Amino acid sequence: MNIGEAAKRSGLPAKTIRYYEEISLVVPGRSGNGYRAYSPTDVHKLQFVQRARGLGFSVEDCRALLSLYEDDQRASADVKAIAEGHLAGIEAKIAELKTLHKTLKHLVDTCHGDGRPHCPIIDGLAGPDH
Amino acid sequence: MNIGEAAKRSGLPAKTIRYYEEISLVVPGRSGNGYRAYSPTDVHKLQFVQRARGLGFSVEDCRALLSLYEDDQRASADVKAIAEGHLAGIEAKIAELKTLHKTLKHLVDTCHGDGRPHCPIIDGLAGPDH
DNA sequence: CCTTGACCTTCCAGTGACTGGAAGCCTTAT
DNA sequence: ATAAGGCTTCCAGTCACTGGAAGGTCAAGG
Repeated sequence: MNIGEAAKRSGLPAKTIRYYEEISLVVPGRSGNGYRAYSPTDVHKLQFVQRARGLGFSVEDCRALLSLYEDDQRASADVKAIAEGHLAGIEAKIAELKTLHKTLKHLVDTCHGDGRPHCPIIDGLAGPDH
Repeated sequence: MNIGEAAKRSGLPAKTIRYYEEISLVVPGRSGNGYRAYSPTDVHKLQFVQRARGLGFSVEDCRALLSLYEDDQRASADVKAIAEGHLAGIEAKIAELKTLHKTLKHLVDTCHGDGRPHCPIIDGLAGPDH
C-alpha cells in the first residue's frame, strides 16, 4: 500500500513515516512508479513505533524495541531494561517539574496581580539581593 | 566586564550568553578591541534570565518578563498572567507524564524480565490484536 | 485526448535552545 | 619571542519532526 494508507492505518503523518525511512527505522519497498510500498508487516512496525513514541520512548529506544519485537529469541529482560530506564527518566522529569511547580506556585500565589508594579514574581526572579 | 566574568557572575555558559545576544535578549556594548562589554545592569538581566529559565520559562517568556522587569510602570497582573500560563503548562506536563508513567509501570510490573521471549511490554506496544 | 485533482516524489529550511569545534585575533606573563 | 588563556566569528549538530516548493503519477470525468 502507498504511504497515505499506511499513515491512516498507523496513525502517523506521512511526513513522519518518510522521516522514519530516512533514519532507517521502518524502510518500505518501492513500487514500479517509485512510490513507497508498505507491507502489512511494515504497518505493524509503524503502529508499534507510534505506540512506543506515544509512551514517550525516544526514537533510538524505539529502534531497539523494534528489533526486540522482531526477534522471537529475545530475552524479556532486555525489553524490561529499556522500559525501566525510560520509567526512571519519566520519574525524574516528574520530580523536576513538581519542584518547579512548587516554587512557581508560591510566587504566583503571593502576587496580587493588579495594576500596581510591585510583584513578588519579578522580585523572586531578580534574586535575593535586589 | 568581559564575557567570561559575566558568565561567572550569572551562572550561564559564555556560549549561551553569546546566543542571548544573537537573539537580542541581552545585548551588551563593545569595548575598543571588539570584546563584548557587560555592564552590571546587563549582568542583572543575565541573572534574571538564568533564574527564569531555571524555572522553565521559555526564552520568549523571558523576553517578556525582562521587559516587565525593566518597566517600573508595569502592572503585576501582566507578570502574573505569564507565570500562570507557564504554571498551567507545567501542570499539563505533569499530568501527561503521570499518565505515561501509570501505563508504563503497569507493563513493566507484569514483565518477568528473564531470558524468555514472552513479554507483556512488547505485546502492549504491538497492540491489542496481535 | 485532455484536464483536473488527489496523491506521490525529492530537497531545503525551520523549530527551541543551545552546544561543540575550528580558525584566528588580543592580552598578559615569562 | 612565545606560550597560555580569553576573546572573536562562523559553521554544524542536536531531537524529532514539520512546512513548503517544484514536479512526477494516476484515476475519473468531459
